[in-house]
Amino acid sequence: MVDKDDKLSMSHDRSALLSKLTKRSGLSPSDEQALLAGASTPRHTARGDRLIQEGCETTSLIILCDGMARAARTLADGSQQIVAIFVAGDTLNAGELMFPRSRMSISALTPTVCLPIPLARLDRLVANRPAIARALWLETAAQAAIQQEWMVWLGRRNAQARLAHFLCEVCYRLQIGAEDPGEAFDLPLTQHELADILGLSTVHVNRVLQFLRSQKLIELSRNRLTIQDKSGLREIAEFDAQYLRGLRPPDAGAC
Amino acid sequence: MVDKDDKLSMSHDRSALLSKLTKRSGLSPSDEQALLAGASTPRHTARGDRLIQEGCETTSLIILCDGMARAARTLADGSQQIVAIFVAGDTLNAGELMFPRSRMSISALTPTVCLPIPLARLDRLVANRPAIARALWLETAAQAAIQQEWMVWLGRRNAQARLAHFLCEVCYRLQIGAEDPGEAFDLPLTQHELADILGLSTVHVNRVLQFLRSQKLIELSRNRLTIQDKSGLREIAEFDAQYLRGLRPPDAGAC
DNA sequence: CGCAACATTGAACGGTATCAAGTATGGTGG
DNA sequence: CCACCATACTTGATACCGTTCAATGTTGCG
Repeated sequence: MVDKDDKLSMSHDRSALLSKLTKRSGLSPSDEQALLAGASTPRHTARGDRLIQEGCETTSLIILCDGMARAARTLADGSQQIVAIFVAGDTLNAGELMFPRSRMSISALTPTVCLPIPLARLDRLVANRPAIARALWLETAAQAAIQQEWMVWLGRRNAQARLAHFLCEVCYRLQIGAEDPGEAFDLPLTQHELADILGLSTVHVNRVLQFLRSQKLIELSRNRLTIQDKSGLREIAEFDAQYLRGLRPPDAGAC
Repeated sequence: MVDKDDKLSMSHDRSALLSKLTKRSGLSPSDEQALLAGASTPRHTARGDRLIQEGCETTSLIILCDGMARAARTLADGSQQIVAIFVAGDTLNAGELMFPRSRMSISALTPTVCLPIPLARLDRLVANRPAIARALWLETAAQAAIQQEWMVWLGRRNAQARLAHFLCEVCYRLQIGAEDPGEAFDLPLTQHELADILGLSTVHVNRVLQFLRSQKLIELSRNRLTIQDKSGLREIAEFDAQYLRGLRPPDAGAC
């Protein structure tokens, strides 16, 4: 029962699964091992698969080891608002752990690899290892910081600024973990999904995209985004990456 | 220097300051005492006073023991978006603690009593007392849950639904801590501030308020809000209080 | 090939912003 | 106690940003 017929040939080597999360939150190798030891079998999904279902009971912490995902809330009239985008290394539901059932649906935007850690084991880890508790708190806080930024542009900025800001943010977050600092990357979102993120109609997203293209700020086709003029894009977005970096290390003498 | 001319006559009795927070997060008396012991002198402010300044270094956790406060982000054009409302018992910056400097300004909506806990001492508490770490994480998660709800109505609902939902939320949160379950309470917000919360113009807030009044759903004058038809209001708000209650208790066997 | 999802375009409508008054309301100093 | 002022609230007219509806083009895939 070590590695049966998993999709990733190296999937029986679980040691690399948490590298991105570990790096970001400054977990020690020992804590990383403990997390891995508590985890269940990694799960591989295709694009579109449900990772977490709205209203379902929360049974595990789920770490997104590879791929991208989106969290959405659905309204009575059928429209939906995407409230978060996750990239490799993010936890999908650190904040949700505090609630008995999930308040949003999370689905895969690409093929993904997820690592679930059952609550019972996680609770023990959290109680015994302050660094893990802190890492989960940090994930929740990072999530909240991003959400605040989204609230600002949802409430106060026009369609161009919203789209530009979102593109800047995703670009930045994807480049944190990646080695390749190129200006082109995969953006596995349809215009319809972009609309659900930005609180706009699909039609208007299309027009705004064309405006950004006409200004030679971006290129986007076939889910491949190239940022041609990063500073120009950041200007109309009023993008300031402060909220994505600069997390405070724990006080040295505390432990 | 025990209680000089403090506004609250019982201010030298610090033991009650944390009661609301404690109750919500299920802290033990021992943890509560430890928190109190780590705290500095309580601070009393008037309406309008800055509690936290955007861009300032984060030096303390600040607990709002009494009163209400708002957190706002200001944009280049001078407009602002209020991203959070705090009521008695909330922590103002649990999530911000992870960042070296604050990303938002928080100011008092009423006279308030705040209890600051310097970071150095807090770090020690967090490292040694899992329940306190957990409580701060929970506060961050609760904040994030509320923000997600705000994102949904900012992105996808019209002005009436936004206002209605916000009123439902505030009403609910204020009644959690209060004994008096009446339908009338103080809402220390000007229409301008409401507009900054809802992402609307002041003028439009006024019109929507009048619409809600004309439907006999609410009464609002002189910062005093009465909800005349709670179920009617909740209906147009699509309000579901799930996200405000039902926080998961820590696993019993974990400690 | 043919279907389904996605992208693009145009025209008309509507919700909300903006501008510009005017009207309470409350606080202050004389 | 009143005159005055600042702030908050109210109201109407007009403009614009984004939505909606409808149609057409494009891409990918079984």
